[in-house]
Amino acid sequence: MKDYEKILRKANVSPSIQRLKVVEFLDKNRIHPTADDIYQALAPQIPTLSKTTIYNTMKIFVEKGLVIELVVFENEVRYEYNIAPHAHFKCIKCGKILDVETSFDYINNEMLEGHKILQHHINLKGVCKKCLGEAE
Amino acid sequence: MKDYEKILRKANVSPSIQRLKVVEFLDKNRIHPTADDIYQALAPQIPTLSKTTIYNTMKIFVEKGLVIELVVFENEVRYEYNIAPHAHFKCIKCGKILDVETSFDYINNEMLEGHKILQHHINLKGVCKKCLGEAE
DNA sequence: GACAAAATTTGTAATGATTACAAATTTGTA
DNA sequence: TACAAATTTGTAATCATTACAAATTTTGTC
Repeated sequence: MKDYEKILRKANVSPSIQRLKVVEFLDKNRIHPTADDIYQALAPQIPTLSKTTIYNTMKIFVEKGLVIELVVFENEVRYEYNIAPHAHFKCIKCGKILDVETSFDYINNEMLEGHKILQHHINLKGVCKKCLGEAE
Repeated sequence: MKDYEKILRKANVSPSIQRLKVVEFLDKNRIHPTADDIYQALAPQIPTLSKTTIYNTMKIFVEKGLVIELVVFENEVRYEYNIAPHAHFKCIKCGKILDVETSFDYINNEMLEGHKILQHHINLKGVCKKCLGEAE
């Protein structure tokens, strides 16, 4: 059995009961859960559990690099007129989203065999040329 | 000057004043706007404009293929324990998200030169093998 | 051009994820 | 044990989006 306390301590996260249960759940259930999924799963084990605790915990886990946030498709929708396939680069400084041409070679992947791909999105995040220049 | 009415009719969208203004705005302002951005931009020109109309309009535009929805990063957050870089495939039937190995060759792109990439996300959307089988 | 039916727009209220915040509890340590 | 700091909890607030019914506009027909 894994020592989740050691894992948390190594990541510089104090191991509360709630946090231990969350990291154990994440490790044993690779289901890309939402915060609510985690809450629903753990509430029976921790009767006093608050959903805010899940949000707090996940925020810390992300900060400490224990988990990464997944991008999903249905939210904070933006629109664009450009129909041609391309990737998007979002600058975390100025917030601008730049269009980027891409090759889509990655699609030839044996893990995708049998699945029917209707859409693909490539999202890059970082600091754009302009903001890098201004930061100096 | 472009004939936006013709563009809408060709897409099988009745050209109301609001829809004409929206498509013109999208064509002339390639800024990846949110619904609210569009609303804020057009409200001065159309004093009675309602935000619901923007949402209605964008829904139709997406359905008719005039625009595509952009994926952005900060919403409907999900978490996963797997830190290794990989793509995600979401099945629109069963809702499951599958991890997919990818090559990241697309990153070698001259348009990205000078930008600092901190994160990248690849999202595929479609129908998974299992759901394809059950649909038969 | 007038008119009725159909489509569209509007405004308000509801929903659902997430965050803010202050009070209560727990933990770490002297 | 005792106290300060960290964590958890619960409630209220926020924000994007949707639901829905009433008002308005558009369309097709005469």
